[in-house]
Amino acid sequence: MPENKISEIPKAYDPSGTEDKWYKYWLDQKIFHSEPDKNKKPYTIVIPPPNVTGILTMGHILNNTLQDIIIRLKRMQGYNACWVPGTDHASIATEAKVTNFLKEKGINKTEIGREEFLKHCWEWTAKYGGIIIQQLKKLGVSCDWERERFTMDEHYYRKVIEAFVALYKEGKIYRGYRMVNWDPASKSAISDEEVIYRTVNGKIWYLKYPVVGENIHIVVATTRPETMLGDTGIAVNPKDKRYKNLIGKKVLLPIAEREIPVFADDYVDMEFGTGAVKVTPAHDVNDYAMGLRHNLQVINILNDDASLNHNVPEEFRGLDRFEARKKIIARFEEYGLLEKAEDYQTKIGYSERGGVPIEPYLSEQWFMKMDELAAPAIKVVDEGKIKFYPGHWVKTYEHWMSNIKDWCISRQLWWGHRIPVWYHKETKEIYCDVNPPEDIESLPDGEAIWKQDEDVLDTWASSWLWAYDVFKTEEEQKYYYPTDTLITGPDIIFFWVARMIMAGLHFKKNIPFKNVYFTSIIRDVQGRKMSKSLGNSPDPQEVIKEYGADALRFTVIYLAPLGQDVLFSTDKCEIGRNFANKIWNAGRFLLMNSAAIPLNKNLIDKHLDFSDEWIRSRLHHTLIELNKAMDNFEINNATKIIYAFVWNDFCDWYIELSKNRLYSDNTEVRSAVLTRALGIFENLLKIVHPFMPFITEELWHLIDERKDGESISTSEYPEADEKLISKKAEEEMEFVQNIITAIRNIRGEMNIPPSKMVNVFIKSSEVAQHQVDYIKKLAKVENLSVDKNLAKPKASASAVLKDCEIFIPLEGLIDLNKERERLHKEIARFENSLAGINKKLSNEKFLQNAAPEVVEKEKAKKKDWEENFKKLKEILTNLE
RNA sequence: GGGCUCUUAGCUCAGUUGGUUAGAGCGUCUGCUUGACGUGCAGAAGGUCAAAGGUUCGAAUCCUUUAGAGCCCA
Repeated sequence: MPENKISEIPKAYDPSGTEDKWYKYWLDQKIFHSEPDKNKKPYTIVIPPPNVTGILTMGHILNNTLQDIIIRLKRMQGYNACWVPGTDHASIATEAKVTNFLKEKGINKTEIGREEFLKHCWEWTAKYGGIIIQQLKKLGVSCDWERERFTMDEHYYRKVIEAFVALYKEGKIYRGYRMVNWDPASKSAISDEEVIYRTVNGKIWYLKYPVVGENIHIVVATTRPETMLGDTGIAVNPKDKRYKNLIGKKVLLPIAEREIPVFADDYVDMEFGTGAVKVTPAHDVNDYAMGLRHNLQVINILNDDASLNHNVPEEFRGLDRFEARKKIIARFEEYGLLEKAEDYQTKIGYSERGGVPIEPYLSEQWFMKMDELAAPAIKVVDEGKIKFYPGHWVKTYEHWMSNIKDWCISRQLWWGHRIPVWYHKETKEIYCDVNPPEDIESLPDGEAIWKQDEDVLDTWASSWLWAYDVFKTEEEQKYYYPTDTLITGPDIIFFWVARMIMAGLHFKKNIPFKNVYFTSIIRDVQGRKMSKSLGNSPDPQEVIKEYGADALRFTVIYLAPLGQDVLFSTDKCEIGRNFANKIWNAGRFLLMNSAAIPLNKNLIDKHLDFSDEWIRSRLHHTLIELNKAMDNFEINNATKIIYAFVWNDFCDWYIELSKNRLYSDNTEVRSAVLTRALGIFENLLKIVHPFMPFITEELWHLIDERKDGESISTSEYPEADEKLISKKAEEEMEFVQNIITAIRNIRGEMNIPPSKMVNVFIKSSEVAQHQVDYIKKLAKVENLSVDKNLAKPKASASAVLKDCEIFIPLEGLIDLNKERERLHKEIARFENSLAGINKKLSNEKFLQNAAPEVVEKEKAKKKDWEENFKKLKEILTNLE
């Protein structure tokens, strides 16, 4: 490396100068692009497509960083890595946004009609659709952008329609008049899974219904008094003595002035309320069932926006349901028919999208039969063909799958995949196919004789094909499918994961992915969910600007153990920033030296000592652990393994040790040591690269000459080699580390500043000269004497290690009381430990039952500790 | 009501199939212009592993119960 370049390396790493530069480079070199290649094994991930008009959240950061780590690792390990990105049209959410936008401009959706409205949707998509993708790129994700897909793309659209037609023809899709979950905000049906139940503090009202022909009332308790206008019966339990003689009689429904029957049904819970239940078949699932059993009239009192319709008295028509509630209560009070109102906690279903309470609503909808699709999907997870991480989600999955209900797939919306069904105007015949019927416009007046269904499909009924229809040709599907790993949030396990498994097995006769990793939820430091209204949701773009993408990536993963929530705050990114800076400075140190010391790859295995073997041993140890962690998707654990290797092993010890030889007189030694250190450092960069792609790419280019187009992203990942793990080197290193730490400990306790050198005596049989050199350097020792028959020098502080005693003469510096205190503490520690181990070893049953190697280990420990204990006591008694 | 998860240092978490002197990061305290890094270095303090009982020679780890926190489903 030329010297002028080194002076340019700043003391602190500045991500802003590198990130955009390398991202552009990667795109230019098409490093993320994958084509089928029979000579390479594929590794495939499909992105969980974010909403096309959404913006990047911390959840996306976590999710996409995880995917990127895995795909980058696999790419470096020689797989044909393919990560397919894309976005989802998000039917309800997008349509709501566009509708509101038009409304603000005074444009009414229904007035402009379907065609015109869809034009606005596409405009909206064009305008906001790229935002989240651009934001993702700032994170450094290595998606194959040439494969970017959208669920409304022509190809994908057609595939969704084909799937519908196929299922319809198999009889798995049917149309029915059912009670569905109605979202009055989007004026559409939604599926059971899109209803979120919340506990709400409300009221329960006790209403008096006069019995016809008698001077008494039946009191019913209800949380929804406004629905009484649609009541068509009163139900009581047949065993309920209170109401026995009222069964078969009629009550006069107040306000509506309608006579409705009192009947008996086992469904009624005698304990609840008054034991008498008002029955509204059109607006409650259970009431509907009772209505069918007892032949009750079904009176729908709601419009599609949940205002009251023409089936109620004039004064209530057009009122919103909650307005109507107030008015009904007022009227009951006025008539003296309100017995009481009590505070009441109740669970109310809200629309996941619209955010308003849903209404049970009778309407004609399309449904998908699920039982036959579910059965094989349960099996593949049960048999472990698809693995979940963490595994406990299997139970949730199986429970839901084995209680699965038919899926309401039609939505009363325009933005989405329009149901490919046409109804014949005259014959009422139903036609379902990918293309419209040929005689579609055969009437003489030009009006279509076939009318297409107005509804679109649930968004999930399109994204459930994502795992394979993102690949456009048979060939590609054969190569890339099944994909390898899906990384997504557990909140969409039913919506998406389960349904993709069903689709894959049904249409492709194969699982869609082998592993599913469920991410954690990002919360704030107080454990609250991130939300707009709380304002506790940091903008990832700002965080990246402040700390850098690498720092954000590393921090989020470092904080995210498998299966547990992440408590995040922006300032925690210091973890990642500091780590990046540490790596940067390690590189800076090596580069500064390379200005003065010539590198020579021929010397890479020359002038080796135990520290070299030790760091190599640590590297391969790290690789083995890292591979194990990654294989088990313990990605959080992987960051800790890497962190420890980089910071503790490489920086704190190896670099510090290397300084001795880097500043030695022997030029060949200097070259060998620096060349080797850079070699280890290059491996270190590769290990870190999937986690922190930018800084590692930058340093990788700085430490060596690279050819045009070369990237660390496509360099060879270091292979773990167990043979390079040296127990001997690790033991030797540990010995040296223990001595250094012991001396530092004494220095610290005795408040000896680093600037002050000390003399040290070691009572031991063997400390090699090169070890002595390291100890002197790292512990700031002036003279170090080693002698196995050493007598303790006067006024010295001491430490006892296995096979070794350390003395530091501190004439004039030592505070004997302080030293006594230190020794007492040490002695007490050993005393405690010895008491425990003696108890263990004097226990006959332990000696009999425990594994022999465990007993041996304990005995060895006891011997060491006893020796240390003895020496410490001696030192203490002779202290002067 | 059913299911799942969690409870270990002030905080956030590790702790493999039961056998350590129970670890890490952050925070705290002490010292430091150490020939990369104060976004740093060195050292230290801090825990009856939620509670009780059981199994075992031996439990943070396995079992039971209890208490608390969270999530999902009904």
